[in-house]
Amino acid sequence: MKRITVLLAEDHMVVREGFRKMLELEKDFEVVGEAADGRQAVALALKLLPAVILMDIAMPLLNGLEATRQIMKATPNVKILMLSAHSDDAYVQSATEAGAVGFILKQTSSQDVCRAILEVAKGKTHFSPAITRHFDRLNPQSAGRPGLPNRKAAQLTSREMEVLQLIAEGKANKETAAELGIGIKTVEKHREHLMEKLDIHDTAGLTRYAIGAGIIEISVQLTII
Amino acid sequence: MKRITVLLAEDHMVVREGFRKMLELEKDFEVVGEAADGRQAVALALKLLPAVILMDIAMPLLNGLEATRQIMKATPNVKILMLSAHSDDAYVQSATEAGAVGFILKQTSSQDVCRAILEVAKGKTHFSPAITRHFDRLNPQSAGRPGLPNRKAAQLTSREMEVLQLIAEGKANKETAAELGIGIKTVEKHREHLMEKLDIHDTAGLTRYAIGAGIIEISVQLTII
DNA sequence: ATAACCATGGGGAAAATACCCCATGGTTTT
DNA sequence: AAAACCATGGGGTATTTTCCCCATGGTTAT
Repeated sequence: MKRITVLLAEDHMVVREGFRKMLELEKDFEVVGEAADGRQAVALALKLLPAVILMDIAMPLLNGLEATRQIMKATPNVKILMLSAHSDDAYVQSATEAGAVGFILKQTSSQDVCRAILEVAKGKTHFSPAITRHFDRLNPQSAGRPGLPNRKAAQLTSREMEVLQLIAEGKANKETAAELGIGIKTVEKHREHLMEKLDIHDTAGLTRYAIGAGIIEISVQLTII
Repeated sequence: MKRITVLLAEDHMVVREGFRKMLELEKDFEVVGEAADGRQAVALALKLLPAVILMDIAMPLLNGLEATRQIMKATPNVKILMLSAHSDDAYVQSATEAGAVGFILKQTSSQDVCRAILEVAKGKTHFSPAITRHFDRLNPQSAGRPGLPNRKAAQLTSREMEVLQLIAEGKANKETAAELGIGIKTVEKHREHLMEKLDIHDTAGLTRYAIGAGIIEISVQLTII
């Protein structure tokens, strides 16, 4: 009996190591790789072809949702299990649309994480109880699968999303171009399209939009001295 | 030789379990308790009197900084090692003021986490290299010296705060100047000071900081498909 | 009271950005 | 097949931002 190959995509090393240790204590899993950002996740997914990818949503350079989209386009057989600190509606919806077959919260115990990985590896879907409960309440006719509240917003291309995330993370056009391996003028062009589509005309505005849309995450600062 | 008693305070169960497994692989540590929120952390700290508390900043009910304050007030002998995803100046400053003797980032490897716990248990301080590097840059005369970053960080004047808010709301210098009834050059000067104090060097970064610090709020927007 | 900060400004240079023009080859849709 | 979009680029310009120099008068702290 062969073990389930798993790729870990999560930007915090301690968390990643925790997952690795946890999975290696079980006989069913084999961690074949670790990615610290979305772009690494895409590259390693295509190179290693793991059975399951445990993918955090909030990651630098390329967020987990966009990484999922790109991976599913290239190798649709991989099962992607999203991991997030928050059960935000929009996240869950975007995740399923991007091709993820499961969504678990970081509040989940390691035992449940293992069970979730087993399930998605078998071709099933797995959503944290809190999530299915929430969506079943919103959309009872599709019990079992998360319902999709129909909201539509600006239709950005995959590349535009990618550029938007990098802009919102503070990358200048030059850095973004280097990161994506394209020319500065092309980045500028994507930026123009973003601004036109969103009717936002400055970098800070794009940043606010990206934060509001959940494309990047901001640490919430509770105490200001 | 007795082991170092550790209390884990971190709201994500998988992360907590990862830490526990990691620490239990070493001979030096004994995890005596786990807290899932700040209030639990305070209660367990007083009950268990651990040598070291590994405390996440972002926790429900009571954040790690406030929990640290309360614990230090009651039992000043415990060594609190803060853990955060971000090395925000204000966090580090607040943490040291609250009584924490160390601050590590979640990007840290588990090996380094162990080393940090050992150091603070011995009465030393420990800050992640990224943090000390940052504070050394702000405060060169203390470069190399171990210990607390002693620069007053992110102490913004009320005028600077005002300018920051307008910047974050998308106002250009010209508009900000008009809004405040002062000259553009003065706005630029405040902006310079903000950037120097926060070590952020672009408008989008200031915007992110303002959002993270709760200076402005972002309306949740539509899902991006 | 001397130092340190604070708010107010000017000048100027280098960089980055915003916004136009243009184009090519590929895919998708109608 | 034509239209529409997509990603990739070049050129140019006006504006803005970032970062350095400089200054003055007021408040606050040691």
